[in-house]
Amino acid sequence: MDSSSKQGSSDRLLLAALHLIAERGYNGVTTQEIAAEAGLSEKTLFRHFGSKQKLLEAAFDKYHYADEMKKLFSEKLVWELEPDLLLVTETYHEIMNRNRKMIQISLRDDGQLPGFRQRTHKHPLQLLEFLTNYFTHMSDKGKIASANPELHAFTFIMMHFGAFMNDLDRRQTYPTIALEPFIQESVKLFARALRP
Amino acid sequence: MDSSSKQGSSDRLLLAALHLIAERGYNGVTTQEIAAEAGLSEKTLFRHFGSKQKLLEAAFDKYHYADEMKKLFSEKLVWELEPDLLLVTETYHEIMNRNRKMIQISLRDDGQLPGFRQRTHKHPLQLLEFLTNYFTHMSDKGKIASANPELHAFTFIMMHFGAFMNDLDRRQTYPTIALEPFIQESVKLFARALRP
DNA sequence: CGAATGTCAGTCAGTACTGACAGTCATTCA
DNA sequence: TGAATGACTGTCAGTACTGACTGACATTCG
Repeated sequence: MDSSSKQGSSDRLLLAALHLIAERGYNGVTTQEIAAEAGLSEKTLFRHFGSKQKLLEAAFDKYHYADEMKKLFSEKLVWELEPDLLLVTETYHEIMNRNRKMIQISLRDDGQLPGFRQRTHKHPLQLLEFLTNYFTHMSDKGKIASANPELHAFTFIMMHFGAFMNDLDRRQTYPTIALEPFIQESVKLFARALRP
Repeated sequence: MDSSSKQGSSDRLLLAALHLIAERGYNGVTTQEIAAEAGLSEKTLFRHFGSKQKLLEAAFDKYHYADEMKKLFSEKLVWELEPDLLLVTETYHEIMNRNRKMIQISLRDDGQLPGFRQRTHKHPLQLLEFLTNYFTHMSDKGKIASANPELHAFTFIMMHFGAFMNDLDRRQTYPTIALEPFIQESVKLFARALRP
């Protein structure tokens, strides 16, 4: 009774699906296991979602975050390179982390689940645009030297995308390096590279 | 006769397995499909490899490259930051590309195929060590300013790891940006950030 | 009561893997 | 030359198991 009254059965199933599929892949997890993880019967899973695929789609629709970036670029900038980059970077990693399971799934199982990748990849494209514009403006103001704003924005994003991927599965390739110092130092590095 | 005499049946099976599993995942591909892609019967697959898993293991053992880096760092450096970084980067992307299918598989299906990730992740660790030492030496020589060589090496590698991941599946998140200009510009950027 | 859930038995389509048998082709030997 | 041999492959039927999904009926709980 305790476990089933905590939250709706649907939510428990959605979270269980996200959790298990992110770890073992869509084909690596059975509907039985998902139901068990949620503390419910397999039958209930099908009563709620009809099929395994619809379950995963529902999970994506419900637990996908992404809008902070737009707001950030329109409201929170101070037009000083270091603090702005730091804010962007922290926000980036925060969003990526909140969506980590869905990102894992879409990297892994797109191919069999057409369209899932697109949902997670709309936003990074937006970020490239925002950051390119930011560098262009900063360059116009004479605050940085950036002859190629798009490529610089891309480089910056790739740096952090790489770092995110590196600890995506928590069994990192480079386990000795923590995220926070990396963020700090990478921003400083970038600021030095772009100083006029 | 033509298709079966090109190369040994084993090789054709290994390559077909690598190709299909990289695209659709270990559980997403059947032994029938692999055999068909190789132009052989399923029976032949089992006669050669005994099981699906052994087939994939054999493919990893046969088609895994990695030694250029060690040689590069012991023989080919000129101790000028830009040319050295450029050489390292080009070599890095070359190795990663040659191993792309295996990297895809180990990112995707480790979890169900224990140990596969380790095979592809031994070498990046080595690279971090090499590059850290390089920065330390360069700093000692007064040729760069690097207070934190390991973090700088990590940052550099993450930049290119991210870029590699971005076009790993050839359906890139950022399709407007090509690899080669990125390599050039990222090295220049880094060189500027580290100049004394 | 009524809505949500559990249980259980079962269907149906895969899927890794096996065994029996036959065909092909090149080499070898009488 | 021609028969015999051996390595390799294909075909086909079949086993054992798994996994998504269903239907009928009972149970719990507000």
